[in-house]
Amino acid sequence: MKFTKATNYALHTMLALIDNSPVKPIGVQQLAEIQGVSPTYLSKILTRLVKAGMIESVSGVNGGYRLSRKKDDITFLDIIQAIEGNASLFECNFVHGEECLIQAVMKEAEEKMESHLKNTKLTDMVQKKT
Amino acid sequence: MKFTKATNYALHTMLALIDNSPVKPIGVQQLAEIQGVSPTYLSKILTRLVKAGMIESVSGVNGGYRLSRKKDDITFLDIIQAIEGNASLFECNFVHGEECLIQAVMKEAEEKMESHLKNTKLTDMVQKKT
DNA sequence: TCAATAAAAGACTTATTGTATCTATAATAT
DNA sequence: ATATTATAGATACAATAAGTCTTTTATTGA
Ligand code: SF4
Ligand code: SF4
Repeated sequence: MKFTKATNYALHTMLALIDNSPVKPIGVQQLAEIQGVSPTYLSKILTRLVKAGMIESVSGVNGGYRLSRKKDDITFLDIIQAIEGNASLFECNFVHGEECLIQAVMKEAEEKMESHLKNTKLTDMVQKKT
Repeated sequence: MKFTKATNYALHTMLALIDNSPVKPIGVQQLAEIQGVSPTYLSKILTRLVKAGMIESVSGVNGGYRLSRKKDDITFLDIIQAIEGNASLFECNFVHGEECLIQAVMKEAEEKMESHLKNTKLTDMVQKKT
């Protein structure tokens, strides 16, 4: 059980976008080069972030990507879920009634993780850097 | 990102074993039937639990599986890691120095989840049931 | 001792998902 | 108009998950 590489790329790209001007977009070309990944592949990942509403794209010459929301609104969880989806970590096939204990424990555990990811914003990192 | 079905089977099997007598083992046949999974496949999963030291197997007539440790020592995390391995949820390819912040956040999040799974024992569930 | 029983191990198949490329299309600045 | 850049879709390949089948090894009961 691991996060996919796509999530890795997404996180790093978002970090790069936060450092960048909120006005002038960066092209996928450049973003891909930094991470050593193919532009077309990264493009797909970025499209998902666009659909999740956290970045916006500009077509045509001098186009590219830039943040859409306020930086501080973007949490780790947002990014991860945009890529990984929001299916539950543990799901059983035969649901044995409402208060299944196995499920309860697993879901609680997942929520612990998610709550940490939700409370950490990308800007927290940038601030620490400076 | 999801836990595999194997983990699901392992959890349910362990729960069944806890309910059972600690002396007389249950055969994989029976355990598989309960969960609607093929005995050979479940057998593989159980072998991993044996190697992790939390159950023991008895060959031959009237053989099967039973708990090896004291019930109360077995945590959810033990079972999950026996099946899923203990690789980190997030790993980056190019390690940029010791105090990488992305990694730090992700690892902390994972630890939050694991700590919950480590502090919950399977017996907690049985007790609640009664 | 011997046959029945049951787990362990390994080779193998199939399905699903992750990772990536290529091509064609739509939008935009100059 | 043309060069530039994102978007969408088809496709290819690899890795992992999920499961089957067969053989081997260990144990018990008759
Ligand atoms: S016991 Fe809980 S986790 Fe297991 S199958 Fe039933 S509802 Fe699902
Ligand atoms: S910034 Fe951190 S997570 Fe990203 S590649 Fe460097 S070490 Fe890894």
